Amino acid sequence: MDNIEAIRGTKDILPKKVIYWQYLEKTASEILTKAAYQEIRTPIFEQTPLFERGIGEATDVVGKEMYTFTDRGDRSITLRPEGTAGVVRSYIQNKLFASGGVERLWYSGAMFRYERPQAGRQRQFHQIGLELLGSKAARADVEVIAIATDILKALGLKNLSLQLNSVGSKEDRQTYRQALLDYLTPYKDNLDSDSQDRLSRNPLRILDSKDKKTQEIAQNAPSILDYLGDDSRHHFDKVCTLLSDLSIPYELNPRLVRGLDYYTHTAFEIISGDLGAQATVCGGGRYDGLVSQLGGVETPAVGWAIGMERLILLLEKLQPLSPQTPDIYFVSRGEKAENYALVIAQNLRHSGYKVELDLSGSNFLKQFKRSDRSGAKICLVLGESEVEQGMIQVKNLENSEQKTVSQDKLLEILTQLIN
RNA sequence: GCGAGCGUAGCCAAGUGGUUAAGGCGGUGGUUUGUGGUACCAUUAUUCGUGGGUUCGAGCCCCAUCGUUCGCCCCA
Repeated sequence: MDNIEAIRGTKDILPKKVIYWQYLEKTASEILTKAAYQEIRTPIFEQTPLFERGIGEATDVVGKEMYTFTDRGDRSITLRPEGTAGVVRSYIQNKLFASGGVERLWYSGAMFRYERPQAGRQRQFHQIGLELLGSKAARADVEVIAIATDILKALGLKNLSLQLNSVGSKEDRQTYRQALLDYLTPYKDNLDSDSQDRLSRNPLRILDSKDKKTQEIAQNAPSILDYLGDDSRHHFDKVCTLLSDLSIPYELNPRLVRGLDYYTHTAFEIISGDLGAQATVCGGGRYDGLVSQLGGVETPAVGWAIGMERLILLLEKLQPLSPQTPDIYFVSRGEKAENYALVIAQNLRHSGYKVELDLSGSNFLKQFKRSDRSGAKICLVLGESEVEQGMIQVKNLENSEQKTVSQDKLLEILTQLIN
């Protein structure tokens, strides 16, 4: 009989790795909180049309990557492939706009996409994301980008680059799309086959094709930045200026195209030079049309998401984090002593110590070996004789000093030894 | 969904058709039955991801399947 294993593209995050996750979550939530963002938790599954309408039916994410199933009530349900649609749905449903001003929200959690797993890409993966709803100011775009760079900096990451583009308004994109088609169509036969398909479906994507020939052709293609209307142009210029004011370096990348339909104007990615092909660590942008598209009142918004697995790959290369060790390792032998040790351990925990109780029942030698391996500073020893005399032995594992003390004095002695 | 590589113990691995599957780390037991970190000894895979096939004989060759890695696609 074969053992049951985790589903393809999913991973257990074992205790050794969890430390990195906790570190990342703590760092991010502190920075988000400082910027007045509040955490929101939305369901992991939603009605399928939310994503179809929100992300766009023509996108790959919706077209071929969603975990969609019919539930027992015959409803079409989808495991969320990204976080924004759910947050926006919640924003509309709970009338969060009623508070008048802007709404600053962040989330973290599992997302699901049916893709071929590879380094930095799983079927169940995790994102930390942020959404700023209700402001169309360029300052909002920059605030959001600055928070992302702050988080990455606080984590100590290097070799990152912020790629910046504007995909303009819907109208801008229409005119640009036509201009691009006019340019590319004569070269149609020289494009790679994927790009030929995209000519009709999504010509903007051709720009970041990895095919050599296509790249050469795309080299001289018109740039979207030349097709921005006055408002879009002005907005984008301001974003650039403000980023410079904050000394946040960026690279203009007119070929940066985001794969989800809801993006407008500012689009950005933060990519790492230390990952493989899946190098985008953070991606986001403005999505002014999404709230109304999902049935809310016209609300401008910006946001991003960070791929946590990818970040953790980078963190692991930086500094190794070691797991928590107990302050005290508790050795006991003999039934009375064992039972009483449980009581003392509980009291010590209530007093704030991290206590690991040896439950093996094996001889002292083995228990001491384990105490050494546990990484604890102090070893407590309780045996038959100590129980009878109301005493306990306190051993300092760092210098091997050991003394027998009265159980009433234990806390006192421990405060002297620890810290 | 497509292309390529890989899959031997908890981990790192040697082994490329011929009797019993190197070694290291780790684990467990002991030397040391109330005292750790060292040392020494012993032990730790009836079996090479799984299922078929070729062969007198397969971890090694072939096919399928699953998993994994890299690339494409796509995205965080």
